[in-house]
Amino acid sequence: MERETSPQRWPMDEEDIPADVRTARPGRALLSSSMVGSANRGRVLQTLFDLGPTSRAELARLAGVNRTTISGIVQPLLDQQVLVEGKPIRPSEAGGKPARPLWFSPEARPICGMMLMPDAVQTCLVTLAGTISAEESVRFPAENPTLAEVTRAIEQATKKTLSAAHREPLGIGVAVGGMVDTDRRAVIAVNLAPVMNGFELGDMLTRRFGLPALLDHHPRALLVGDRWFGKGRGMQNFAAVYTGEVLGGALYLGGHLYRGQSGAGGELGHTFVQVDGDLCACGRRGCWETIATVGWLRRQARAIGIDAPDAINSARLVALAGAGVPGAASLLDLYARNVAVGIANLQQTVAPNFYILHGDVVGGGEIMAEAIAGHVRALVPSRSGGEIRFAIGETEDRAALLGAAGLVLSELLQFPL
Amino acid sequence: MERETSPQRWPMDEEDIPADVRTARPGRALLSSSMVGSANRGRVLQTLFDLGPTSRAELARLAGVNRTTISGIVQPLLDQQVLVEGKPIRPSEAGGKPARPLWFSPEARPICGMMLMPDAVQTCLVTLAGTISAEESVRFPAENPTLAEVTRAIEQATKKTLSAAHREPLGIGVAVGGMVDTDRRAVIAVNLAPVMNGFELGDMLTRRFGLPALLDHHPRALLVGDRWFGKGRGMQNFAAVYTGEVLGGALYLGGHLYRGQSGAGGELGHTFVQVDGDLCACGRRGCWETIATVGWLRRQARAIGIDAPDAINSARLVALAGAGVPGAASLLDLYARNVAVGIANLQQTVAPNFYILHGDVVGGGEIMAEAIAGHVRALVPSRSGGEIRFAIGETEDRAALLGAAGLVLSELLQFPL
DNA sequence: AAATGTTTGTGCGAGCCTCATACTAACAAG
DNA sequence: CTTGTTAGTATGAGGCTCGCACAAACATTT
Repeated sequence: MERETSPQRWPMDEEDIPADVRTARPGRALLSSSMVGSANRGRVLQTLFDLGPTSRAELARLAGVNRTTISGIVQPLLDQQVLVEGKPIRPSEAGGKPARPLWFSPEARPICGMMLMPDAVQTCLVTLAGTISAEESVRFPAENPTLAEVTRAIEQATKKTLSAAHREPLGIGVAVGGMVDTDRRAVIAVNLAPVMNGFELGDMLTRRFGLPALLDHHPRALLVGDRWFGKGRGMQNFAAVYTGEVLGGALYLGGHLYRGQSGAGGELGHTFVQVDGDLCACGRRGCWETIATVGWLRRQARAIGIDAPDAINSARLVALAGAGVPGAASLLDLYARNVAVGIANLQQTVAPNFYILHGDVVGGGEIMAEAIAGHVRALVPSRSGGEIRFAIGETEDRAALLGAAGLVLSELLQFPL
Repeated sequence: MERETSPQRWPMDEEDIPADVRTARPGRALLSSSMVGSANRGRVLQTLFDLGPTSRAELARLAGVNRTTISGIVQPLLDQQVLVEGKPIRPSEAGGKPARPLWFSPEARPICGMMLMPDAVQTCLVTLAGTISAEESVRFPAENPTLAEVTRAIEQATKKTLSAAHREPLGIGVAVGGMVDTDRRAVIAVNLAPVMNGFELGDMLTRRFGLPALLDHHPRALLVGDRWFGKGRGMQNFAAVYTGEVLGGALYLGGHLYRGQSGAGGELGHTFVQVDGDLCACGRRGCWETIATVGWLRRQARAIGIDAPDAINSARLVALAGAGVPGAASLLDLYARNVAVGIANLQQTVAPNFYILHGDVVGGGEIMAEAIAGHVRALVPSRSGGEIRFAIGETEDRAALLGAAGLVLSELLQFPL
């Protein structure tokens, strides 16, 4: 039963986005009816992401609106093959017409996710349901590649991935292993690859492939990946914390990805936890990064005489501790506490109450996570109604690619009001 | 020329608020046309706060909307005597009809601000233009007053202040010198006054005086005071930092006051800057509070033999340093750095880029502020487009009372979408 | 097999809001 | 006195959600 649909389109039609976003300077601009439409469309889709396949009636109940409103929002999306109706599901014992759950169509336009590392680029397609396909990976040629070589590698991977898409992707999201200017959509600095400093990758991709492109730094990408496709699904407040050779994080506060001006903030690795402490790679002393990265772990492992200290990480440390290797258990505990210190500070500052751990500690599994959680709870004064929860993120490259795609999704769903 | 106005009321009609706020669970609930009205009304008023007296045409230009829209929003507010038209202002050389600036009417309903300290309560009326009147202050009787005595003191001060109001106040905002549960509108804990722990002050005030009442902890009140009546006017991102006997802070991020669950967050004093450092009053070690409060300053002053070390504070320290007292200048510098450490961490974490200093350091004036600013800039890696600015807040009790009133205003203007 | 109750999803008109257009009012400059 | 410019207002159109009524599709009971 085709219903006459109004000419509205959902915000994922790329020509809509820039105009809407621009006119909707938050705090200044006023709202209009058409913006209400876009915003509600975004919210319905967001609820769908959060809950999985859901009927119109259920969506209406949850949103506290009339069923006709949901129908009106959803019908154009069905026409555009963004959504599909699933098989009718049995009504409850009370009877009634079977509900038709709505979910994202496999025919919906995918998102191109990209991970840019100092020595390689990885691309893929991500469906709105969160499945990854058409993965490509191209390493940069030499030791110190030129920007032209880097550009060529990126173009090559992107072109191949995009050619696998059945419909035009909604956009390209890029997770960058370094500092990013999200406004200019440019790389500010990538350690070990200074050639990329100032690289306006966003503009390059838009010019070359005619798609909207968004850049953000790696931890923020992990967070949005968690938010749409992972453990952060449906959450309104949480933080993602990445540990490894470096340390970073991102915040989702009040239902919005938090970005400071041009994407500042989240430089958790370089917050002070030990004034005048050890020298950090950044030149300052006592950064959290000096005590909660695998670099610290290696140094400690060597100091207490653990085998192959250069190959230590959370996974091995947990195994060694489990095997009763002398010193391993206490090192594990100390490492967990060091990680916990920074998380405790974050909790005291913005109190997200939920933390998704990424990077090295993921290898340590539940044991590592529980160790960290225990220390955080001990380090934060208890407060009524403020339970602190922890979760372990996806495996590393999957998390980054989903996250990169999530950047585009965040932009599309978080219609700024 | 009276225009027929629709029966809409601005959000400050108290019976509107609870319903609107409740239905507008962010991230879940959808928007409706009537909510657009409320939201836009709030935004226009917010813009008016930010810019001072402004004509309809100017408001329309800034908001990027039609002039008729502003007229439609503003007319009922004029009818209700929330706003008044000022004297026509001369047009520019180009000519044209003179603009009639709009501003808050002195006849508009005031806000009752309250500051609750361990040993006293202070109340006042605040107009929307930010002037304070009808100040009352009642100290609690004995050393360890009973809750009944505290309640009586609060009622007495409030009653007297409220009786001075020409129109029914919009609500009562309370700044509490302790931990607060903003959801339950209750005091969680006030140092030195354990009798207040668990005190459901918000309900008490609403029951007793029939007005909406909001509680928040002191630093957050300072922040909203700055936002609406002080140096934070018009800002979209900034932080308020209070130093003194204790240390606290609050964040305004993306045009919204940030609160964690039930008002958590902002416990900056108990973030770690020195793992395993000095013992803090909270029982942990190395809290920021151990190195950036006047307690630390007193200990250091005594250690280097400054006169009357127990009476030291930023004001005296600046004076001493100016007078060339040995050790004073370096102590000033060290104190400034200690304060700067925590601010640097905040900057690295959420990057508000603008800090308003409150409490003890205000006494140190520009010299103190510049010393802190210098250290922060040295401690934070520079980043393009990320200048860090500082300002000094209002004098202490004025800031707190304006802030308490600001809590009510924030709730009314920040219509949650 | 028929009747009853329940739930889903869809027209339809009403109400609220903003927008574009056209109009009047009030000023400056020539 | 005319022309140009800006402020504020009246009016009708278009978007959106809402409440109500209705058809469709099921379970349960009689």
